[in-house]
Amino acid sequence: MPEPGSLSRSSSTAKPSAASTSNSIAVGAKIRHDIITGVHPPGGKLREAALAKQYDVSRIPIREALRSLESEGLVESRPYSGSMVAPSPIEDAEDLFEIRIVLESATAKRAAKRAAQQSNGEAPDERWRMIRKEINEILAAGDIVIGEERYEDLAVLNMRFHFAVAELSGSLSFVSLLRQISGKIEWLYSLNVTRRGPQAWPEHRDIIAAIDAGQETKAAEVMGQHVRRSRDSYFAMMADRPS
Amino acid sequence: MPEPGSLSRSSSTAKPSAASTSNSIAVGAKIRHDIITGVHPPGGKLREAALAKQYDVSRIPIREALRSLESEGLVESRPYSGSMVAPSPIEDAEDLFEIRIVLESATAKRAAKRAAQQSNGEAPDERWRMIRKEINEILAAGDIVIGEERYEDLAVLNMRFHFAVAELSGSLSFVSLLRQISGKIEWLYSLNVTRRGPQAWPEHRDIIAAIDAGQETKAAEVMGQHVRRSRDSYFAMMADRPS
DNA sequence: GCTTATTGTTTTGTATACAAACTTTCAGTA
DNA sequence: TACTGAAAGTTTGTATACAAAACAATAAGC
Repeated sequence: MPEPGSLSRSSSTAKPSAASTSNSIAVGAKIRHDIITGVHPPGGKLREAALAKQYDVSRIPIREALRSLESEGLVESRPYSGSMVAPSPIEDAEDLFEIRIVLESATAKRAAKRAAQQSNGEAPDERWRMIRKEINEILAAGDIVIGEERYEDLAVLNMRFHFAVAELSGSLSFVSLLRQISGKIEWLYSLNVTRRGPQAWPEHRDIIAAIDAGQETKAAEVMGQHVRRSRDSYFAMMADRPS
Repeated sequence: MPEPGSLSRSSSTAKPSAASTSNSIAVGAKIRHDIITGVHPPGGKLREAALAKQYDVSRIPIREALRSLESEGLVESRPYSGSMVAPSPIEDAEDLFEIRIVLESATAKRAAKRAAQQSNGEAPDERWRMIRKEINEILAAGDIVIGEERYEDLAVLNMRFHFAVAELSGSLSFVSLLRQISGKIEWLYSLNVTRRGPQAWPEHRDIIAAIDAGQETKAAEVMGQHVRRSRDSYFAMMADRPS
């Protein structure tokens, strides 16, 4: 018995979840991690009693975690029938990339718009400066992680970067919508991170440059290109490995 | 004491929720309805014990319902601190409309693309025909409802129409993403349905016409215009009533 | 042999009970 | 009077126990 819960470093993920219960959050993060890393295979049944024993909590936190994962699309449930791991995100890769293209182009555009407003001194937003600073740290951390080839951490940093851009947009709605699909995006990304990661990371600086310059259209375009390249890289990878 | 749960016809909503538990679904739908109709005012605290008594169930289904509503953005929670009704969607109206513009333009575009494939006889998709037929019924039902000025039902039909278009796109990811914000959209829509509803309904036929013709670009454009008009109508309404 | 009813088992759904954490209140002090 | 601090009270978080529904296996009937 592999004891799935015990082998996951709960600190490895940046916990983008906005759930509620203290323990449920931790358990949910563990199960999410174990789904993404394949400990719980796609289509596999998730019995509440078994999970409760594995993660050493009662069924209640397990249920809450499963509800949260269900809303992220990582788990599917039917009343009185139980939960199972969602089919591999490979199935809706095309859709997910298209959603990212339209959503994230919009966030980049809005972020650039706000940047322009900032430089006009219109609104000296402290929160904006904080997030903008955090992005620099994320980018620097990514450079290091790539040098050390710690790709699992790169996947997390990549997610954090895209969330940060969404936060720059100033729209909580966009952030929370992005969060809804972040589970599947990260799942998908982790399948190709060794190939795409090092190539993709420098592109993030181009996105930020356009945002900083306040060029709305260009920011949207660069972000769209970025996601499109991720998509193409993903499908190229799939073509190479038709496993 | 107004007994909030008892005055909601649970059959009035088409239950777009994909939650799980039998009773939790019903309770969640009731609470959602009571939030949208203002029984639970924005910012109001939602105590689990009180809700349990009001809706005559235990705290467990209440909790599950609150989690579901939280993921829809209708409720906000903090660990050990409780839940409250989210601030009125008025706050993020601009964002919600922008999200709808980019998302629903994409669904309309994809639906048109699939329609073109259908007419080429490429894939005789039975499910497509079923949804397409359902749309005709929705449109007809809307005409009747407008004639009778039953605007609450129109809000539901409007939501069903936009969901149906998303389903025509063939992408479950788009549908579930739309579902995530459907609560707030419906909430927002219900504030302006008497004004916008009758005006907006005929536009739906233009959208479907473009989709049926397989004109991707036009379908996206018409859908975008449709949502933009809703947005403008909404803000015009807000300007008239600065309550 | 195949379909269908029936019962037994398993699993989820819900209620109750208890533990943990936050909030508020109220002294006490500077 | 304003502020710090602790303790009571309230509310959420979790565990256990029981009820209801789905699933599976078996047997009866055609």
